[in-house]
Amino acid sequence: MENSKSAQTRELVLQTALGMFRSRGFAKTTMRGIAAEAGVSLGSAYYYFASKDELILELYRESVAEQRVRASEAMAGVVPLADRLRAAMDAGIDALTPYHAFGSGFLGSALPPSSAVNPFGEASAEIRLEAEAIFAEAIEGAKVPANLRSDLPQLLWLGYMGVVLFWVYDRSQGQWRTRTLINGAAPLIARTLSLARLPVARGLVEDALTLMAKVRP
Amino acid sequence: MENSKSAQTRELVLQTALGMFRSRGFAKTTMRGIAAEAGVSLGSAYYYFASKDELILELYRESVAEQRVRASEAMAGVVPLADRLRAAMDAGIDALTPYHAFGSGFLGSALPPSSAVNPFGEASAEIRLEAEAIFAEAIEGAKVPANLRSDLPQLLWLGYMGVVLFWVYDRSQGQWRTRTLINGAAPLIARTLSLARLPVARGLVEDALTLMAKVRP
DNA sequence: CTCAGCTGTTGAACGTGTTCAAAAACCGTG
DNA sequence: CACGGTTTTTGAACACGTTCAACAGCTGAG
Repeated sequence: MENSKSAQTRELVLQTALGMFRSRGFAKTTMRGIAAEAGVSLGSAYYYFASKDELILELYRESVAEQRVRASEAMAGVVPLADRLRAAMDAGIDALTPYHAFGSGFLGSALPPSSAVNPFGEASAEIRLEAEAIFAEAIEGAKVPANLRSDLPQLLWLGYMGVVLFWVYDRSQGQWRTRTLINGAAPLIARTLSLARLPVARGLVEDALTLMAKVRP
Repeated sequence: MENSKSAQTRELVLQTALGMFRSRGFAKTTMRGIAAEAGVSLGSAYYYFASKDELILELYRESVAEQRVRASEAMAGVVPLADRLRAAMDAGIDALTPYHAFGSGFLGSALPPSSAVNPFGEASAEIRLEAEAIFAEAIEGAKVPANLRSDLPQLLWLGYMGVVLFWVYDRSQGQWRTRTLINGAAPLIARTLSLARLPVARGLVEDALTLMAKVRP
């Protein structure tokens, strides 16, 4: 970690911003407010972060890092695939929970392809790889069709993005619906993977993979 | 259709806006620009549309209506499920194509749950029902597991939303990747539905449906 | 030490979406 | 026509994200 004056200021602005996001929400937090609370000028905040969106990229980065740590811990010594998948997804939602109230607003900035922040885009490629690595770790040691092995982490991450989308819209107490979804989906995925190895499904899986390859940019 | 002076003005503003969205993109089109081009004052535009987002809701409405018409035409006399699904999805992308260039920007306004415009929300419930009806029509006459019948249109619509998301990010010439995806996904879905009727998969499907019910708001 | 160049900092200014109080146009009723 | 009430129109005003030219502070070569 850089320790220069500059890096300290950057960190101060960032942490002030994330704190205000948590307590006040994304939309209600203004760049002027962040700057004032951090004790710097508006222009200074923009010196370190080119846009309000870019602060989200940092949030995304931190949350994935936290997910990875939590997931590794939770998966240690756990063998059944369903449980490992559940651990990976729960860890992600755990890491995001402080932001649920404003997750709504963040989505609007995060998803447009134009935005530098969107999870499928260029700027977040590095973070996405780390997120996929979590799912790669989750399927380690699991019996998985050989032809699926390499694509599976990406597929699981994609599915997990769907879970996150669900979570963003989830208005239930403590987002228990999302937890229920994860609890149910994890074993379903595991069983679907078993099914995928059966002869009846092989052709289907084969074609799906071919399609994915054709369609990938 | 209302024909009063008021309704005419509303329509003028709306069509001016949609036209500018198509030619200039969503972000680059300003409310002031719309008002000026339509020959009304800024305040007047806001009298008819509470926000810029609300103009998107109208776009969404019009595009679904067009999708329905196109889909019905394309499905007339077509029997195989895969072909009917393809027609339904292609019709949707056809209707959206004029907006592809700005689809990116529109996504940011459309997806946040806070927005009145998000496709899963309250305000668009009516439109969503119409969209689901398209897929209900698509599976008419198809052999489908009985327990899936009622949920399937919604599931297909959800999958189609995924396709739209893909389309928004699709930078390929004329979005051929999206077309390839549809061409491949439609038969895959049909075959998966066949597979779902087999004993090996019945338990899986049963559990998935139970999970959906538990998790639905 | 000097001072040129780089790194950080500042707040004014711009264009935006949105709000609102006031004015204008319209309408039905006497 | 007159006039009260409603609908429609208007543009000024506000807060915001973002840009930018100017300024200050620092650092290292001479």
